[in-house]
Amino acid sequence: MPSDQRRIQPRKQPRQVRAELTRQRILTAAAHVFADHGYAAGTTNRIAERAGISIGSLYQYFPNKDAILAELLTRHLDDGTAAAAKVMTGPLPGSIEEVFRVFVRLTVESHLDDPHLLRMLIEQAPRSTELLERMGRLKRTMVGYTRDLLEGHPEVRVADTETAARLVIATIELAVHDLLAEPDPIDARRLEEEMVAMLTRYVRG
Amino acid sequence: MPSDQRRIQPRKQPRQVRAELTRQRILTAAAHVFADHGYAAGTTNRIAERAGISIGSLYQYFPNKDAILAELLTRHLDDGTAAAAKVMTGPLPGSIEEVFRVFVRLTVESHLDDPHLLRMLIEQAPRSTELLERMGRLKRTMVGYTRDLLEGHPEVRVADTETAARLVIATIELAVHDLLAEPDPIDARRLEEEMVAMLTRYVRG
DNA sequence: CACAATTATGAGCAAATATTCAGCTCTTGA
DNA sequence: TCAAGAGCTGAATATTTGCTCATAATTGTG
Repeated sequence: MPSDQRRIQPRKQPRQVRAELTRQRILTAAAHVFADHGYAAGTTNRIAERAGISIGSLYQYFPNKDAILAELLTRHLDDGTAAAAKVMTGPLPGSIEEVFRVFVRLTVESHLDDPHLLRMLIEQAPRSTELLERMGRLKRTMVGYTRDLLEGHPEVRVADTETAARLVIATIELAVHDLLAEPDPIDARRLEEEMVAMLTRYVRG
Repeated sequence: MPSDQRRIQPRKQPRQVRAELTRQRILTAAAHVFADHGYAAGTTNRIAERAGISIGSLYQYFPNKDAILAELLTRHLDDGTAAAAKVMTGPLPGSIEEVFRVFVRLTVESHLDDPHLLRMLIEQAPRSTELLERMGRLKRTMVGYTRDLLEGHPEVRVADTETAARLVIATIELAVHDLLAEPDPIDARRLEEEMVAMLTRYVRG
């Protein structure tokens, strides 16, 4: 289990359609295998088997196991970033309640697919410094945006907007993660209601 | 990396003082190594090296690697359980604000030592069914206690006390974890203030 | 001091796992 | 149709790592 990456690039860039298809198969299989067995027990051979290809093919598109994980997390971060950008660029809903609702719903949606896998990805993110930094940046962006929002909004009564913003973002991200996860996941709609209520009452003072 | 535990008992029970000292050294070293490298990369050889003993000695006191993790988590759970029991048995503070403050402070205190290690322990807890169940039980106890508290308290205005209790417990546990962790940990006192404010305003409606 | 019990050592075994590569099959384009 | 290159295979290799055990050192005891 070498942690340093000798080979950075995969051997080949896919040029034919079937190659790209194989790449996708590998990623899909890896998502399932990691979700089912965890990262350590999710062996590359198992991934190849599940993808219905040989282990050799896997190593033609990914330089090593870590790279597969990195790509999965990158995809998720790309999705999250895109969705967040869309919201933050567009016009703000009038009330903070509605703003928080948008935030919470966004987070819930991005976790509904596979909370298990997502938790795994984030746990294993420290394996790549780059990904860690990207996650940190994304979080800081969200916190910054929230802080500005809190500062400029007439309904808001909290004094320390930086701390409040960090608390809000952490609460949304983590509680959604946890409460939607097995066992006994909470109903998503009810969670949204209560979470929005909590955050709104908090910042209104 | 055998996941089934052939040998359940360590080879020897410590009888001399130096033996007990070695045991402690191993646990301390393991805490550091796990925190630094993660569970998978925290090899038993690394632990032994850090403890300044030989790998053979390690296996005289712990039947396998998992047992070391289990002991570390058990210790933490014992502390947490004891502290929680003390609070829940004693007389309740009058206002929910004060109740929440006690909860938050308890959580903060139990995480100040080493948030990194703790996160790791909890992530890896699934390795032991017994520990998983124990953590689940502890959580359910906390939620149940909180739900009863919310139901019986005159200040409280939330309708669905079960959901509210789960949200409150998850928020405290997770946000404290996250916001006290590196990088850029929040000031513990300020976190306490804001968290208590948020929870109190929430349940007061 | 002698001798038994306890504790410590660390080279090396065994199993698991990541990764390679020589040779094969399939696609493409002229 | 048929090279040439793209893609695929999987047995073999290279590493990693949990763990054992024969042996040595240390400690307690009469």
